[in-house]
Amino acid sequence: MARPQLIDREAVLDAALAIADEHGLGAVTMRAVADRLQVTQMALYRHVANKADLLDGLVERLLCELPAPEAALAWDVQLRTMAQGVRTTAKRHPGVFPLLLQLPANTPLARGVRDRVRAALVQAGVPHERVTSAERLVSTAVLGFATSEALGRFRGLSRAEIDRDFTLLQQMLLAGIEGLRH
Amino acid sequence: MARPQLIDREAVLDAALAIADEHGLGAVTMRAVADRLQVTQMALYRHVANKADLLDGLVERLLCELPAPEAALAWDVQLRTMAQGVRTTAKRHPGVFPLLLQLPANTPLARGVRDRVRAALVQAGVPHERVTSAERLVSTAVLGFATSEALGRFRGLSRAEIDRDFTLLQQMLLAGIEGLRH
DNA sequence: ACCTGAACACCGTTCAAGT
DNA sequence: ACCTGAACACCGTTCAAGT
Repeated sequence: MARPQLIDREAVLDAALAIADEHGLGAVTMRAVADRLQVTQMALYRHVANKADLLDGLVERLLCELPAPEAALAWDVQLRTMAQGVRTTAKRHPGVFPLLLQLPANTPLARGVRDRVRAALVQAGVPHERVTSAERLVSTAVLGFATSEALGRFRGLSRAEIDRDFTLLQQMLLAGIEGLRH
Repeated sequence: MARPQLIDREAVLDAALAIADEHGLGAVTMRAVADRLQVTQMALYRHVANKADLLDGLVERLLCELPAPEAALAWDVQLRTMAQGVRTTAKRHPGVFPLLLQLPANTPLARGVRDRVRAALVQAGVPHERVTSAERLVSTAVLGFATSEALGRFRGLSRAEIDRDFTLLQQMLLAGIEGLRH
């Protein structure tokens, strides 16, 4: 006999993300997630393979939040928008964000983000054979900055100082990209 | 009555680092460290305040490994040497290295590294009021790249490709630094 | 002074059982 | 089909006790 379904995968991820945002990644235990859903820990395993799968789900959630600027916009506007979006997500979910750095990034969603960056670089005039490495360079730099910010490595600096640093980084990257044009 | 001292802080850190290098940070448990030292877990607490303190000790160990190039060398040689040293350490200790990104970096050793980078930037002709932010920019970029490498985000790329990417990053950073000169 | 035994609260995970 | 109870192996940490 079917009994009323109390939770589903989305609800599990919602609860886990809320806990991570409020109390950090360390507070995300199967028990804590279950408690928030008014359910026992074991109930989670029907909707999530294990804890690693749950964390993968959280990363996917962050990737969903990243902006997808119109391809009709100027290439540098597209890149700036995406870079700013990465920072915004990092600040909104500082506990989960660092996981982005250690992911293989082979999921459809991660590939989608990468393809958007590559497309903007092609529009910028970067020759095709250099696009792959240029994308890695830009993504690594932006991800590294945002992760540092999320993990508190810039603790003690004012928001204005961090913003100025980020602008400087963007200028360097844009100048570097222009140097790759044919 | 004094009994023979079986272990000390250095031995604890040696064992923990060896385990992390061999089996990853997740394998570094108080039990595993104690087992390797032929001692019970509880014995560790006399030499290490708790697990967080142990991890701090590991980070210090990595900072010790970073090269300290002669100040008489050309500024760009100094920076290249330090950047290469960061990468070497990241590859030698991929399990522990990511911890560098989340550390407050206010320990004497971390300050020492930062001061060496700052000194090289001053030699490069970066005006004093911009040295602080330039140092953060350079360090964040290099640390972000090395962390990505350590965490396997470049998995699937050949060593030659990664090296080329890193050279590209260095060139961009050096160009950016030259742009800051007065 | 340094190490150990016993104990505690916590963690992820499994599996048979209930509805 | 979905959730629960009971159980397991593991974790960090404490404290009194032994030498």
